[in-house]
Parts: sequence; structure tokens; C-alpha cells
Amino acid sequence: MKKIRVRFAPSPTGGLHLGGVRTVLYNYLFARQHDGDFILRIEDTDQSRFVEGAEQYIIDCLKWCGLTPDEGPVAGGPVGPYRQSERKQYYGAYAQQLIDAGYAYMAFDTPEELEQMREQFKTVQDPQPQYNHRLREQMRNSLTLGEKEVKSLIDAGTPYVIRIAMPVDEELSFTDMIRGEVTFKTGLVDDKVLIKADGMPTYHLAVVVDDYLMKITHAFRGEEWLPSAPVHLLLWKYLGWQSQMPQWAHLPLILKPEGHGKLSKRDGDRLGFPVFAMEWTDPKTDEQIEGFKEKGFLPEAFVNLLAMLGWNDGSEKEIFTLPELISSFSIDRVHKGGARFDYEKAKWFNHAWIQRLSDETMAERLVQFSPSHYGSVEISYLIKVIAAVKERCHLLTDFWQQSSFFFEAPSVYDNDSVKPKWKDQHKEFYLSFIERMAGLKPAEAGAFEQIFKELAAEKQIKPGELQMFFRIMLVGGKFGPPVFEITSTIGLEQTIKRIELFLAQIS
RNA sequence: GCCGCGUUGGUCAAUCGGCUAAGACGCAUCCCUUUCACGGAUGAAUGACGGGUUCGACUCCCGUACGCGGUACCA
Repeated sequence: MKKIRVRFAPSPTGGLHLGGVRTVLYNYLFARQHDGDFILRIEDTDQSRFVEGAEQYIIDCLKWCGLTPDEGPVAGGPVGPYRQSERKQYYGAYAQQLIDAGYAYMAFDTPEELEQMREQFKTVQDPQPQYNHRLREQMRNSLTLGEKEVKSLIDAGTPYVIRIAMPVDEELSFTDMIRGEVTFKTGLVDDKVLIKADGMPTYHLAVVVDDYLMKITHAFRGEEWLPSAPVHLLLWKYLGWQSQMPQWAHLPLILKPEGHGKLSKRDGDRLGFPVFAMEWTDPKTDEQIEGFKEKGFLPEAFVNLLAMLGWNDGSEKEIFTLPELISSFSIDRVHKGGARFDYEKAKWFNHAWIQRLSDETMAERLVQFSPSHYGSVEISYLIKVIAAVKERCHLLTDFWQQSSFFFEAPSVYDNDSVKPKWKDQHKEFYLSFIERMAGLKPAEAGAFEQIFKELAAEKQIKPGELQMFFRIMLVGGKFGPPVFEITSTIGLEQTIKRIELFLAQIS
């Protein structure tokens, strides 16, 4: 049985960004495809960084995307607890085991001393000196201090960290599911901290211990973790678990649209598109950050577009449902290179999904999305309206501006487009049009067009020009579906009323 | 600086040695429509560079350049 985990650490500012959701998505697809368990782990490692509500937020986002984990802090499961803060007791013993075996050591250097060391050894060739096999000889740690001194420091309650002792010159390699074989030299990696002075493990120790205890078989993470892979590799080896090491896949990054670096929250602010799945309130600034959900994206489209950013099935198919993704996804078709995010294409996906979903489903979604606009609307009417306007909507928020006139008469008219051409004969035309329509029964709404055209012919006015005016009477401006589609939807009474309203304000 | 990973049109990308290099987004022109869209048609636009290997290289190898990531008691 495969076990695939996804882990999340609450970032200092919170929020679940595109790259994060895509990592979960690929994990999820892989798990479903191989009939494996999909496990959520919350890494609230550092209490000072932990953000209130971040965990629930992550769970809500995943739920919205339809990527609900099988096991985790909410669902529970056999290898819990799933929150790192509740697993503290596990890490210390393993760290001690590493020290005893000579694979790790205690370091008593204060932050100031570390600072000083970096300053002192900084050169042009080595601008960021590392705490590594060379420098550790000169620092205050259990390798350089005598046994007695170490003991007295510990007895005195001196804070210390536990660092891994990276071998001087070994070659390490592993096979990444996406990248193939990747090789590192241990001497070039620093002695990473495993346990911090506050006794909490760092990511490096925590992932390894947790993945082992939880019997994780596969793990996906962002490419930014690749450089620390040798540390994790060594930990698996030193703890004697090498044969049970999970398979890793390092996913390519999602890049800024125009250029340089990873996509960040600030890019969204700057360029006017969301980067989070759902709305997030920054706990420090109280700033509310709109997510894809609030922006008017369908979860189906969101998942679809994310899946295609860095993967495709080799065919021309672009629109995939989640079940289709599960059956077509394959990890070896995931790209190695990062992909720039393109908001225009994202909207195109959403447009495609709006057309794809049934009008009934769209009605439900719209009522949910904007109860203030659609909550009290008759559903059968709403479905008709959706059918009339959906092809011109890219976002859920487009619906109201494309359809408000189906529910209420326009409050402003684009008179600039009317006045230069408006003549008395036009007014006469519409007055007689009202008269003729008044004789109709409400059910004969379909006859409007015929009457309109007959009357235009009688009065010898071009129907095209008349339609322009008619449109503005009905919707207020030059937009919306074909006019007679509108009249037959809003009905006889409304149509007459709107003509009258317009005539009253134009003269 | 060092280490790792990348590099096909503006963007997402197909191609696993036979290429006249797909498709999509975006863009342009035209058609449809006397609205805004949708749709349809057409078009402009791509293998970073230099060496190999090979009958043949976008595809394999080696350099160079460029980009990204890492280089924290952050994840």
C-alpha cells in the first residue's frame, strides 16, 4: 500500500499559494492513481511563526479544490498525530542516537558568535561561509570542547543546537521521480541544525523522522528543496532506515509572469490577480487578500489550470476533470523547468469550464457565490439567464454585469450613443410598437421580433438602427445577448415598461 | 563566489534521432453579429551559443552563456 504525504508549514504571512496547491494536486493524483493513502501533515514547527487559523484555512482550500486528504489532523488515522507540535517527543531520541553514533554533535555557539564567524571568514570567493567540516573545528561545539566542558555547559543550562556532521568528501545520489539521478558532494553542504535551541526540530530532522514513522512511500515537494536533499539522504542513512526511504519528486517552480523569480503574493497585488486559492487575512496587517475562489474561479477550472502548469498528457487535450486527471496523470511527464504563470490563460480555463458545466450546476454555483444577487431569484429563470449570457463570462463575477438587466431595469442609459441619431420618427416607431405588442398575450413573446421587423418595414426605417436603440432601452448600454433573446426572457410586460421608461427620460 | 537544477514562439507546450518543428493562450487581419462576447478562417511569432557523435540532431555528449533555486537555530 502506498502512502503519499503532503506537508504544510504555516508561512509567516500565511495563505496557500498556487505552487502549494499544485504540489498537493500532484500528490493527490499520484495517490489516487496508485490507490494509495493521501496524508496531510501540518508542520507547525516553530511556534513563533505559527499563524492562528492557518491550519483550518489550508483544509478549507483543499476541500474547495476537491483534494480532501484521507488522513490528517482532521480525519485522523493510524500514524498520527499529524501536527508536528504534537510529535515533539519523537525527535529528541533520534537526535541523541545520531550524536551517540558520531553523526551529529552539539553546538553552543550563540547567534552573535555565528554572526562574527561569518564576518570573519567572509572572502570574495566565499561570501557566505558555512558552518561546515572545515569551520566546525574552530567553533564551540562538542567536537572541539572537552567532554568535561561540554558536560558543565549542559549542566549550566547553556542553550545549544544539534547539528549534523556532514562527511568531508563523499558523493551522494538519489533518483528523483522527475529529474532522474541527482548527485551531490557532501563537503559542500553545511552542518545543518537538526534540533534548535528551543528543542524543536528543524524541517530537516522532522521530515525524515515523520516520513519514517508514518511509513511514507512517496513525497512531492518544490524544487527549492533539492539542495537540502543530501542532508535528508544522509539522515535516512545514519538512522539506519535507508531501505525505507520514500521516493522523492521535486516539482518545478511556478514563476512570475514577466520574469524573475518565484511567483509571490506581491506579484498578485501588483498585476491584479490572485495567488492564493482562497481569501486569506494577513494576521499581521489585517490585510484581506482575495483568492481564486473570490475572484470568480470555479474549483474545477482552478485545479485544471494548475495541473497543466508543468504537466500535460502529450495530447492536445487541455480540459480535464479531476477523474480524468487521475487516470491520465503520470509523474514522468512532469516538466523539469519552471513555468511562468499566465493569468489570461487561467481565465480562459475558467471560461471553458463555465461553458462545460450545465446551466443547472452553474445556477447553484452562482447562488452560492453571490447570494446577494441571486439568492432570491427563481431558479428556472436564473437557468435561462445563464444560458443566455454564459458564453461571454470568464469569471463568476462577470455574470452580474452581464445579466443584471434580466432582473432589474437599467438605471442609466448610454445616451451618448443614442442622442446624435435619435429622431422623432424613432419615438413614433416605439410608441406604435408598444401599441401592437399590448395586444399580444404574454406567451407570445416570440412574436416580438416579427412585429418589430414588420413595423420597421412599414415605417421605412432600417431595423438595425432601431435595434441599437432598443438594446439600450432594455439593458442600458451596448452589450448583452441578442435583443430578442432578452425580450423573450424578460417578457412582454417588462419590455413595454422599459421602452416607456426610456422614452420618458429621452424627451 | 560556491553548489544544484533548468533552457523549443511573448506565455503554456508537443516532439523521446528523420521536422515542411503540433496544439493552446495572447496578438493581428477577415468573416459572423448594426451591441459586447462567443464562434469560424487566416496570419505573424520558436529550437540560447559553440563544438562533437551520427548518413541525419531540437532530440545524445561536452563546453559556454543565460535563468532559477539553495547557500539561516525559515520552511
